[in-house]
Amino acid sequence: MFYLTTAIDYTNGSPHIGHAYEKVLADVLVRYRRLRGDEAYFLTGVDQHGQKVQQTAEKEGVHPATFVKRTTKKFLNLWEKLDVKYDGWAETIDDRHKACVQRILTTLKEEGQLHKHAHAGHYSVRQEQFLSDRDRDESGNFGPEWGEVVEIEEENWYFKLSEHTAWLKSYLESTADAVIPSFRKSELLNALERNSGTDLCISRPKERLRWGIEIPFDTDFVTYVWFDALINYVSFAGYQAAADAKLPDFKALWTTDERPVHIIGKDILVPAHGIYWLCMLHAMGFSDAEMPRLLVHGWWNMKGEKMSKSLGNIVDPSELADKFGKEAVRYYLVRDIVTGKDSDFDLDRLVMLYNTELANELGNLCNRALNMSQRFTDGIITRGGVFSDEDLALQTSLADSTVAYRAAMDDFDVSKGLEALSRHVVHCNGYAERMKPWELNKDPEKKDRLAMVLQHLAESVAHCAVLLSPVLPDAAEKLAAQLNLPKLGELSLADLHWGLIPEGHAIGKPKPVFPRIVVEESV
RNA sequence: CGCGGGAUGGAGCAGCCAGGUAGCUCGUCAGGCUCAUAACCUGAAGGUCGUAGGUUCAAAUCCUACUCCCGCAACCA
Repeated sequence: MFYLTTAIDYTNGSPHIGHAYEKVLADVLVRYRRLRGDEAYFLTGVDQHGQKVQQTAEKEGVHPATFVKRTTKKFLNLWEKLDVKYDGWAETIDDRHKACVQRILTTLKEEGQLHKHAHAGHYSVRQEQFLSDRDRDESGNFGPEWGEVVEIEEENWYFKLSEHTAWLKSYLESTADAVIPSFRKSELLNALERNSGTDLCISRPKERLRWGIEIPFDTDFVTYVWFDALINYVSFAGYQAAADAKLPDFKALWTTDERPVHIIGKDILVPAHGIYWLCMLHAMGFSDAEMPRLLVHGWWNMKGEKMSKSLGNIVDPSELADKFGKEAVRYYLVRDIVTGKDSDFDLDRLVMLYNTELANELGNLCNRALNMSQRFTDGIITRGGVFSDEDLALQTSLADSTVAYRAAMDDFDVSKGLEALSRHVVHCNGYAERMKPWELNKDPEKKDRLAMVLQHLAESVAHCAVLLSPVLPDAAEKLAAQLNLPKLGELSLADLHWGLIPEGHAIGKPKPVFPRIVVEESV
């Protein structure tokens, strides 16, 4: 079982392009694993507790629960619009999640992992944390990034993080795929050096914060939002859940032969996921072999001027999908960034990549191939004679591209996978150019040769439709429909062999699958 | 000494971890084709891989130093 989660988004504002990227990436990877024939489970959701939500709700004069419901809806709507199909939906206000958090807290306390003591110092309201002298700027003050800073003294519950950091260090050093890509791991190890020795404050007194999960053994406190949120990965996977909870079977999801993958942004690797979460799991008794893999993605950087070059200033992923279509948005978000690295968001490139790789290359290949089949062979696909060197070269190109695609996708490198696919499409267009089926059609002697060429083109389109389906499920379906092969969507990678189109098959009518995006230049 | 990312033909990037003919897309120029979504194909021009050292038979790739650029107000992947 391939269990994939994303970070759960904080319901304090509207979803932006970064949220969309992470979820689309996760969706693509899960669809790919299903295409591979694997069982997969995809969990995503929202993080709804904490001080910032409470504050924003107060500002707007509504109850946090009402406020959170409203913002949660925006996320749900976006995932529907972008075709992000998850199996489990995590909301941290869910009673089943609360129960799980409280059970874990209770167990940790019984095992002596928690302790209570008083701490006095500077506290950042915005970041919901105590500050140390390290957080001061050059002039000795706390910078504006901390927002309002107040001096307080209060008792709180602490998780004995320091007792797990030695283990964490050795775990990270001995596990190659603990953090992907690898350069992020060294970052984490560096941070670990600096942070070791301190425990994690996991409670907030109710007089300061009510919007959270009550500490079960000390009801004047609620749980710190990160301690609450991180647990979603196990709580919604059915960890210690009641039989009637309608949650998955935890043992089936959280396996050691295929460790879970958490997709997160680079900003929440340190310390939340890389340190807190792994140490929490360790404290809960998870073995090294049960530790999740952290797939850390980069950021889309926004360059104000660039955004508005010629297309208007759209950054809202929902508006983006309305204007350019979800296909273009999904394709761009996984095509123009190397998993792990940052990229600059650029609308011109979104349009360019859609128009060249999808409309001009793949879409047009499908269109010209089917159109010629309709006109020259009455829409019937047959194999004529023996393969020429060119035919064999095309088959080799397809095989090579498929291998490269698989290797890249297995490595979570969607961009590289799509590039491999694109290479074959380009080969096909060149093949068509060299074989000139429109001329073969003029010579009745060459009927067999014509059939063979058209068969190779149609067959290629069928393969491409399957390989493209994790990224663009709708487009893949349209391609399959035009090929009149509705069962194409049920194939797995193992079924991909030469001859997807049966001898004598009648294809459908061609219609552009990727209409070009036309932009009026009005600079 | 705040954190991180980056510097590769006109633009945007890959390659760097596991050194060995510098690759992709767009753009430009010249040709070709006409089945197709003003799409497709072929060819060409264009790079001392930020700078300076070092290691090596060999460095874009490893090591050292330096220069410059980007993100870090709010929101936040």
